[in-house]
Amino acid sequence: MNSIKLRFSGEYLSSLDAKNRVNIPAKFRKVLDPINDRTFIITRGFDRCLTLYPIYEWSIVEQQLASLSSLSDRNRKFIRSIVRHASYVQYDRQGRIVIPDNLKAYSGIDRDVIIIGMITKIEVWSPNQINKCDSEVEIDEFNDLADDISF
Amino acid sequence: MNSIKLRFSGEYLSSLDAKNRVNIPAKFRKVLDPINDRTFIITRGFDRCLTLYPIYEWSIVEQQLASLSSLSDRNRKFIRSIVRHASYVQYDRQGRIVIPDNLKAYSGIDRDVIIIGMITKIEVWSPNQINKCDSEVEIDEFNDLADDISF
DNA sequence: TATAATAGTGGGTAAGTGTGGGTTAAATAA
DNA sequence: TTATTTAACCCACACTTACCCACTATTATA
Repeated sequence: MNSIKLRFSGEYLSSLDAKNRVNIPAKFRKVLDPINDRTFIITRGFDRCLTLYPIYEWSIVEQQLASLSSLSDRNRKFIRSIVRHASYVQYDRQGRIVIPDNLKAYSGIDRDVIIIGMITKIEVWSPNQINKCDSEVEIDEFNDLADDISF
Repeated sequence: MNSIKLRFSGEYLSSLDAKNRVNIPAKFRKVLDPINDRTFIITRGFDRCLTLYPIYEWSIVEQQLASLSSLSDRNRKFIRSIVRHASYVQYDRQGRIVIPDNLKAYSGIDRDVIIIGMITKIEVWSPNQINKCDSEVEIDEFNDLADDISF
């Protein structure tokens, strides 16, 4: 059985409930390799959003971080800034995870969220923040990138 | 039997039904490699249409996108702008896929559609949009392309 | 042209998904 | 220890989606 591996993609509207839970879209759950045991690392995104890494993907990130020399001041700060805010979350039998308070605050999420599949990881946005981020995009900005990729 | 691989070509008129389903023309289904498991990625076209990639074709695009470093602000935005609007669709036993609401809106599709084979992928247009696009084509526009392609 | 086979369309049903909330277990503090 | 709070787990309902059956239309074949 050599089937093609599916990844995270697409966009979903959802919202936190009274217990700060969000639903992980079923399509994402289906694509998630069982090796991850329904578990993600949730952490600050590089943008003002939250990023969910399947734990296997996170192990690769950790490996790369570990390869950076701790002699460099910049490296230490970089590593710290990432790992500090990372925590494990496992989704329940209904497919929901709990968003930790500090990350909720960081991302500016109130109730509504936009969930975006980003191939190997998942992003969770507040609608306000992603609109702000979108509006910064210049139309021609990607031309040279697009030239490198064969669509 | 090692014959030459057939690709998508030709044009078909069709329409969405009450459940937003469209029929994938039988000729396209026959040409689709079984490795794709009856599955496409449906996403925004570069024009105001929808593009269907067989998942194998799309996996190549994804691989290239995944190779871009997420540390770059521009890369992240680029990846996001693409995969955000992409989702998996598998056609049912009658050969139909469901068009997601957001993509239906983007393409301006109401009921009638025009389906066009584009060699490795498939485009789905609203009749209005494709007429508009056609009328913008200048006759001489393709002259310099002739240098690149040997007919 | 008649007949069979394939393709396309409509719609009903059952399974899957998302959401709210309740109950139990665990952790923390008095 | 006991009281109080917090978090994990599970149940139940409403809704959506995928799947299947049946009918019609079209194409191919004799």
